[in-house]
Amino acid sequence: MRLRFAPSPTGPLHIGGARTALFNWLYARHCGGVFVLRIEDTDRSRLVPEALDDIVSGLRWLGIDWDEGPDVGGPYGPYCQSERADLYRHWARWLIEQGQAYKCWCTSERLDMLRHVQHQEKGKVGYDRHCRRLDPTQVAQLESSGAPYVVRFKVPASGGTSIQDLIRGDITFQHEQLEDLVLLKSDGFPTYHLANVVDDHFMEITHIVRADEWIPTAPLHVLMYDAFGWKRPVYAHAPLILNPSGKGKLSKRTQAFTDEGQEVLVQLREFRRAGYLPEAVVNFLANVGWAFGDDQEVFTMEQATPRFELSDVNPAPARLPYSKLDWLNGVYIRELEPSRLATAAKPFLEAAGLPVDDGLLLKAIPLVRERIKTLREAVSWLDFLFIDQLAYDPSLLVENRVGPAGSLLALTRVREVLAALTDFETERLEAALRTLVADLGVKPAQLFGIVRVAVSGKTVAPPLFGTLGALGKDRVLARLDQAINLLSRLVM
RNA sequence: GCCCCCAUCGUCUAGAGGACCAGGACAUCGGCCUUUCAAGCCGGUGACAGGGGUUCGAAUCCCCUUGGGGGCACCA
Repeated sequence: MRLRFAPSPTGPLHIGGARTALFNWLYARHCGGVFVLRIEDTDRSRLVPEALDDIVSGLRWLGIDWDEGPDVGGPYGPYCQSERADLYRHWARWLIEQGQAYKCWCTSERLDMLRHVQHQEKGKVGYDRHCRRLDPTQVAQLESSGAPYVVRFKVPASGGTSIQDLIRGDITFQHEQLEDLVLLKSDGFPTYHLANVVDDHFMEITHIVRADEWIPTAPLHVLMYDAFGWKRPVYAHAPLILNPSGKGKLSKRTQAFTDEGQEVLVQLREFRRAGYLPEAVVNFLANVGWAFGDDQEVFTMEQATPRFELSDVNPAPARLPYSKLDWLNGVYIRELEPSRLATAAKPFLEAAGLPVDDGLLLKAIPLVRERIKTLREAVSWLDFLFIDQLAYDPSLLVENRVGPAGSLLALTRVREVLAALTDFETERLEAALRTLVADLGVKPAQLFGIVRVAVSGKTVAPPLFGTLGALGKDRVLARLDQAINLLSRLVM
């Protein structure tokens, strides 16, 4: 078994592309087969130089590796189509010699006009096969004129073709509905159709797993294999990923946020930047269109590999359950060792402009590990640790029931109690403050709330005693002083 | 317009004729726990698009309707 993922480097890797790559990879590994990365860069006008790197690094990030590809080589190379141009030209010529393809001199103006007329007449649209009917003299004349031409495939006039699809069963098409598609463009480069078939044949690809949108051209591809006398591959057209609204395939910013408030991410790198872990993203993707079984939602790719069958893939198009990704990412974050989580979160804190202290971060990470769903969220939970001068609304220091004066008194007492402590260890801090709660006759939540604001500048923050311990005596006392200062001004 | 694909809770899915008055997960809503927020635990609401067949029996098979999606480029 040999499978391939064949992206076109026209932009950053789309999440749908990543899912297609994953299904290919999963099945290749399941079979103990070979997984190939091939770059379909035959469209020179849409080529984006940075795209290849984005695709390669994106797949690597997800944990998808390939046995053959542009960067690792292999016995069936080269793996970039732009380097195989001669091959396509050769086989296009061969098809013409066999009478299975023909040169077409129709201009794009004529084609546009044709489409326009067909559209108005509400009839069948498509090339009218004008050049297929040219007689030898006309062909000779046009050839000697040096006018640019394309090569088109001759679709059999009648009959039908079925393609074998592991996900949907056989799909049959009538030849009258098919078009004489372009094989070779006038710039001498092949179209997807030609390059794809030629490469898949010579790279001995046995299973083609690609998106649903390719179904309409699949019979044409199969007909080409037949024309070449090559063995047809087996297809598996994976379901499309839809926009959160369910309208149209997932595309850039039809909608910036889902109804539940998650950001609509489209490119794989956006998921990475948003602070999702690769294990979570890949697990998430595997759950769309496929199910692990046994009601199990959380699993590694190693666990999924023996169970993955293309015939089990659900053919229905789906939207991405972004809220489930948040949950799943939280699951993986909670499973991460504190040191590894600290390492993963650090770039996000630094990107927010915070001067990160590794020791302090490591102390604080266990406090937020079960509170964050993405690495990026670590920023809003921990920023106060790395800032010297806290800026917050002083009125937050006033506990409603306790009142301004009471709150000020409480803070003063807290300062005294903590200043007397030599050991700033979590249990000690808690014991000391709970004793103070009893002495002051307030509720724990009331006192702790005031201290929380004084120390973090926030009403929602990591657990208080651990935070005090992480911050250390000097910084805690300094913040209490600042709070007392602010509050006394407020009281007066 | 033509061709093709698809159709189970809000969402992702399990279900391949009887084990289904349809299971799980996320989300949501209650409750417990609790120093805030989470996490965790317990519980609730919630779906076979509609209509015809086939069959003793249909979410599962067939047909039609409806709805959604894809394609109809010298793009992939």
